[in-house]
Amino acid sequence: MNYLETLNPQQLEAVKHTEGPSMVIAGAGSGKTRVLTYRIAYLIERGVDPFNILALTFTNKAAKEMKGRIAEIIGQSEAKNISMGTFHSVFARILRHHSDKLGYPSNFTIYDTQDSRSLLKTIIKELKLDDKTYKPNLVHGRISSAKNNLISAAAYEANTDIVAEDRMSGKPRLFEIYKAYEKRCFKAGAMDFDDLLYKTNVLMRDHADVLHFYQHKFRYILVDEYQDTNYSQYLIVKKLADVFHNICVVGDDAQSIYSFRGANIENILNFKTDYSDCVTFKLEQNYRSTKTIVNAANSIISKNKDQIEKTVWTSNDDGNKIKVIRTLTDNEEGKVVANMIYETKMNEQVNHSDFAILYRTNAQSRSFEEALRKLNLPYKIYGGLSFYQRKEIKDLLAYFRLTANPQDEEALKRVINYPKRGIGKTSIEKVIVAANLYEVSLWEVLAEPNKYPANIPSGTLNKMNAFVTAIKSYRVELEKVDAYELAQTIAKSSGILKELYDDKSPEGVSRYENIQALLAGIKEFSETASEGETAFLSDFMVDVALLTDADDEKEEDLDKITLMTIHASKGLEFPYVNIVGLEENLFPSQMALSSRTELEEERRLFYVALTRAETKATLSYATSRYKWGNLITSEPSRFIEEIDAEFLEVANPSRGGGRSLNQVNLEKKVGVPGKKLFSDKERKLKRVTPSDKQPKTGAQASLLDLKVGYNVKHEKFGKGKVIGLEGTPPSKATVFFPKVGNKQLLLKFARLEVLS
DNA sequence: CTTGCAATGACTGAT
DNA sequence: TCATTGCAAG
Repeated sequence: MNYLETLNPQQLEAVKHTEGPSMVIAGAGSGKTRVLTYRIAYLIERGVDPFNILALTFTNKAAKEMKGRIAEIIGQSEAKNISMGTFHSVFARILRHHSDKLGYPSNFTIYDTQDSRSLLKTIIKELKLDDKTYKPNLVHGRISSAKNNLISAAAYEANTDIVAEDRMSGKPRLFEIYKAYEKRCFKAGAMDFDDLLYKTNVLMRDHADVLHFYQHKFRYILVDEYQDTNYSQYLIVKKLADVFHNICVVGDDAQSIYSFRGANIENILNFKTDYSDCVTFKLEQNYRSTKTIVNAANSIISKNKDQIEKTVWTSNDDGNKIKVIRTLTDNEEGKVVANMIYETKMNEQVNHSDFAILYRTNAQSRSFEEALRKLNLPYKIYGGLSFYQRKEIKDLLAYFRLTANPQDEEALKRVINYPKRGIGKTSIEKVIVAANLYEVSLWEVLAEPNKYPANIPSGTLNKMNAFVTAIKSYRVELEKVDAYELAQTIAKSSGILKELYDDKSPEGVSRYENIQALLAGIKEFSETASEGETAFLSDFMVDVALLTDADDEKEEDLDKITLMTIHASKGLEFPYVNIVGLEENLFPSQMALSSRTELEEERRLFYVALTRAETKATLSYATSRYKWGNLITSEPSRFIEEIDAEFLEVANPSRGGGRSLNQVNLEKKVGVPGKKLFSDKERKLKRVTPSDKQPKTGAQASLLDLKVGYNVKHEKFGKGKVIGLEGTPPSKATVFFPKVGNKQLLLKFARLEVLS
């Protein structure tokens, strides 16, 4: 029991209060995970059967880590019986178990966001709607939030408020899209991410026996990051806890950052109303960060209106002030941050893994990647395009999906003509039309062309038949050979392997390697099967849609700088944190400026970012940045001003006055900012006026025979000497002006006067 | 049906 | 900038 001695009094109370509802309000860095872990260990030590515990975490990684720690205390064999994971993965498993009750096959496919959007796209097209009015992303968001509020397509249509709202926004036929989408997913034996929660609710609503079973199985329920649960998740938990009331939710309203996914901050604010006998514990001591960071974060979050009252404090050292860095462009920001990491690492002898670069949007990673690569600093990126979302991986997985569940429409459309077998768009459209007509899946139309004629020329029909035969032959193997063997058979005989092998471009080689990596992963999976059992490909496919990069961390990634979005950084901590791109319209995001609640969420996001830091936080912004290829100017984020000035140290590497040696060095490495900015300007101008007009005649004509060494005069920079020229006739000149130094000028704009 | 090129529009965030 | 889409030609 000595692990309990490491807890502070509040933590200990939260751990020991095992019976009845409780809520733990855990400030950032207050040892929340520890409480959860020890609480579970404590339960088990007190005789609770691990089978009776349900622990819901925010990421699979968090679940895995927690399970590992619990295993250290109570032993592996006990720990593995706890039901622990994300809402999605835990309930996907339960849904597979009872899928027949919902009319789904047990190996139903899980559609990821891409699949959902692609299906919506085809539906919008089929309904002959304009995809500019009905943007797939927007439509998806609308459907998603309906599902997260447990509104079925039928209920959606019947809800006059919603329909009126859609009509007002010029999308009166949204309900039709939702209806078609719902139907198509069902026909394809597919659930999207939201369905995993929605259908769980349906299952428990319509099948009292199932509900009863899980209510009694999960006698003790723990929910992490409760502030980020949505209504659908909330209701699942509420139903399951309805018999024993042994529910413990842990969260921090100040860290609620997922409202776009339907998360409802009310869930945590209203917990007390739902359970009147609820006991609340507040963890307010921060063990992670310096006083400066904790207090700066507090000064930020106090600007928000709605919050549960609490005071996060720490007994750690004051630490350094938070540095604020201004740069001129996003590229310079990358260089400055990379340089700073390099120097800190050298001066303080720390690891690469002690650093994180956190940004608001995935698109910002580029400039940091480039700068880090130049300095030979190893880094890893989370999010963005994950391994499982890469095209080649999705292609091969689509074959696997189709093998496990041939009704899977998105998988079928993806690979029926990849590699090319002469089954084109028009043929596929005919199949879809027929499938809609006969109300069957695409696969059925393909597999039984006589029963469901689709008016397809016999040549194409033969090709389709060959495809069907191939898939069927894989299906025969499905429960005969192990996952790896079948995966290899499919990779080879489908022609994917050859297609990629033949592509000798660097990208092609890397795609081939990715496929090999996937196969290696499946091999590993096959080998985990216990004695006398076989791991089948369908078993592998079960959670593959729910996996993310963070879930399988590689050994060689251990000592690298982390680059990720702030959203992805939730729950993590790093000694040195760089929060970058602190600019208006970027962070806070432009989309969040319209309402108070959205702005408050951005502020919470900033709070999350800042509280990831243990010893040192650095903020940076650029005064101009590229967006879609052209330069836009930007203002520093309001969040910088919102931090009490006493915690900040404004370092300004591009203007003189009180700068340190380090900063001067930095500036040298970075290059002359002025020059940089100017060439950026040129690029912008080039874009704005694409038509290259001839320079004017008359006084300007002599510019055509400008030579290196000529003396010229500029209206602003004064006299100067040409030291370089580009183009014939010359269009661009580098001129040395004694007053301002070297300048690159576009002749058609600079209006130079030639003196000699 | 496929190929190649020009035009277009996208950037919040993620299970 | 980059990836996807539409269109014309083979």
